[in-house]
Amino acid sequence: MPATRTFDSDDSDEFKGPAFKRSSASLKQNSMPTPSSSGNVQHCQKSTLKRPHVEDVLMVDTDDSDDDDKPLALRKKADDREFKRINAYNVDSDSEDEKPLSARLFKDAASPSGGNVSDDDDSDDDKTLAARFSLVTRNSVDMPIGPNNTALNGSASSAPRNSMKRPCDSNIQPSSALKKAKCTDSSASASSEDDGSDNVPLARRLTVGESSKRKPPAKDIAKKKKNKSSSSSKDNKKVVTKMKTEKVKSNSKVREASGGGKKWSTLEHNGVIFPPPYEPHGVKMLYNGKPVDLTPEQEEVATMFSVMKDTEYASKETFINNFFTDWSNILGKTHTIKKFELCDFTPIYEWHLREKEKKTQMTSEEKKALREEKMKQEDKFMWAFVDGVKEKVGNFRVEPPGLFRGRGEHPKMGRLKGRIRPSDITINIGEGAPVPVCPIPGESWKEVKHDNTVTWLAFWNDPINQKDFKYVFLAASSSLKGQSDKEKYEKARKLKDHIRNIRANYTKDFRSKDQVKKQIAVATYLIDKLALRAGNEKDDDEADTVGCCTLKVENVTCLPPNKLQFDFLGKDSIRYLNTVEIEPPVYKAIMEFCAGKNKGGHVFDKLDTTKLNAHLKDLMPGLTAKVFRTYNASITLDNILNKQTEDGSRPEKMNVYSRANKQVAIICNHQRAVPKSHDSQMTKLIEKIDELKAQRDEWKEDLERVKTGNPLAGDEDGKRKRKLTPQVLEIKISTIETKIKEMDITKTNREELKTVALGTSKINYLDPRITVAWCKTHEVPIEKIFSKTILAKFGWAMDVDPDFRF
DNA sequence: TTATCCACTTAGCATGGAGGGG
DNA sequence: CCCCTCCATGCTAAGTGGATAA
Repeated sequence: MPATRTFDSDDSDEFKGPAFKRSSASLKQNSMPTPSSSGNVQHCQKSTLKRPHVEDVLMVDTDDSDDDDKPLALRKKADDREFKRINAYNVDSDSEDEKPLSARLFKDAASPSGGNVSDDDDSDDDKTLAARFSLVTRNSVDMPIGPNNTALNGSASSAPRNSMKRPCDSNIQPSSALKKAKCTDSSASASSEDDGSDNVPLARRLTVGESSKRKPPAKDIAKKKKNKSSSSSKDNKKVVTKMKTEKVKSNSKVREASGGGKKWSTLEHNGVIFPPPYEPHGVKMLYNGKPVDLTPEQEEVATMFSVMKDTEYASKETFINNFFTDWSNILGKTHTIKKFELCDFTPIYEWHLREKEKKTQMTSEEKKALREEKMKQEDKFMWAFVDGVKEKVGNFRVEPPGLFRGRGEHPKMGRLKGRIRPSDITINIGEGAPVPVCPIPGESWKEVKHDNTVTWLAFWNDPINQKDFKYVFLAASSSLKGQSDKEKYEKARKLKDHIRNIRANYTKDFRSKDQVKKQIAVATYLIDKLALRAGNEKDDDEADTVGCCTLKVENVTCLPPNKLQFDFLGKDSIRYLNTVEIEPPVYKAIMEFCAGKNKGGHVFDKLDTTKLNAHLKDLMPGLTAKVFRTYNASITLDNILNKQTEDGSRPEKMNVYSRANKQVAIICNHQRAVPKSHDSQMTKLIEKIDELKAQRDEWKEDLERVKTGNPLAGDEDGKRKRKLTPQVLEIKISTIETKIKEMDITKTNREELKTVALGTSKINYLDPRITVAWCKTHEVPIEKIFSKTILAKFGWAMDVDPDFRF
């Protein structure tokens, strides 16, 4: 397959045409990129799938003293040049370009117009820019902490608490003891003292309460392999329970001593649930204009393709080629269908539309009944018992067959992802626990293991990439996950104590004679300042994306005197475009690294993630590249919340939170596609605002007239208005003004957030304790910030002390 | 060493149902 | 009350990074 062919809008037609003759209409091809001329073409294409974005950012450099905690990357709008370039990238879709709202947000400095809302801090930032280095410093210096002492607490904390306690509520018998332990502890205060590695009360608390597991940080050491046997006392739940309870107290110690990577003692679950078998619909597609017969298996794959008609994949050459290759295999050599161009999948597509319609036509009762039925069937798969505690299972449904939807320009997009059968699946379960019954009669599991050094309940090999695994894990709300989540944040907090040192260290090495050292220094600097990912090496059969260690010469442009422009596709083929001012020695080093290499060469040719991480580990135990992302994200949130929250209404406070959240999202480059309904939504909002303004003006005029004794102007239909007193009018006017203001804020926020994904950082990077503490201090109900599932996931963080600081 | 295996976290998108506005 | 957003949730791809094999 001609993977290299470029797609311009035309191509897409070419492909789709034949396949969907009848319904030409709907295909949307707009988003297809029109490549710009330069060498970046490929990038654009890729990125377009996902919608590129720009961010021009400016980074302020911090380095100076104090800022150790500061985030580094502040983004700013860049010069026009840059904008243009960007526009060129996305031609169609965004002509108007939204640019960086994101960027804008931060600093409006650059954007004259924009100023409306928010950003208080902008000013700071701006200056900074201007001033260049100082910003950071400033930030850190500025407001001292503030608010927290206010103590509060109360209400907020209690509510959430319960919800979280999963272990407590879980039924399973055990626990009263457990329960007690846990709940009790919870009252303890939190810790502000971080790390000490583990000594924290929190940690302790968790340990006790949560089921026993806690994985000792000390992994390694113990030669895992031994798993088998060990402690499985199992069997009788009661027994288990009892043991558990007893163990609890000493638990963590014991664990550490005894066995390194032990994750659980007893594990029970019911395995996985399979998607229903394929039900043929019998609708015949056309080949060369004539209906063709397909076996159910062949029809199934044809259907998979047909229903993707209105996605972008349907017009991608790679996708089509891969699909057709795999489908042809199923059709067999002798089948009439030989050429994709002669296939017309429309009848199947239309059948699919009808089915969809039927579904939406169902009454809510029918839907509900269906749902309940499903629930009933799935209920037993939803739960597992880990060390006697009932925990939710994450993905107990085996992935159904389908066509692979890789992101970006994935070389394997469109490949058939075949049906997974029991014989593909390995089950992991406590020794002595009943092995889940294979739900498909006559078949059996590939293997049943009893490995308590891992947390997965089952896995199979990914059919698209045999060497990859798909695991069934516990849900995020489980204590096993909660525990490791907490450890992740504790590690990031620990970095706080080392960061100054680390920065000093790499700064010194910018000029090292040792090239390896120098590259490590510069790479670390970028990871720290820009929150870049580590950048593991990738195979050719994956989308071509990069991270720090895999940056290519073509991804970095040196802009004298000391700015760098980064332009590359990162994880999920999301484009990272950012121009930053860096320290001169780094600038020099980068130029030097790039010298004499061709476009595709690695900037850091003497480096890979293993070496980098090995070095980091020397600076702080457990430190790896990704810790910097967590650290920078959380410290940024903590700083902004503490500096910028003022007394005010709840919505105002929440606004501070979301601005902070947004800044983190920008630092981490968490983007999303512009919601489909964005434009129409905006239009509506604007209309609404205009209406309100008109109303306000009318009232103002009325007020004037009433005051001066003039008669009111009549309504359109000639009726006279009821006469209002000036007081009433004034109230009305002020109410409507407020409303207008609110809507303006909504409008601005929505516009600025249309390409920013806030959820990712909230779920993965921001220490929930920061949020919880802030909510307690400022009397914002935690539910306003965390959804139900997130709340469940962060149960371990709910009882944090209001004075907690990251 | 480097390549591979393995385990687990992090990511954006589609969707469907709860809840808000007309 | 109904429609219609809009957001939470589910899904699964795509990263990171440790350990082991070659």
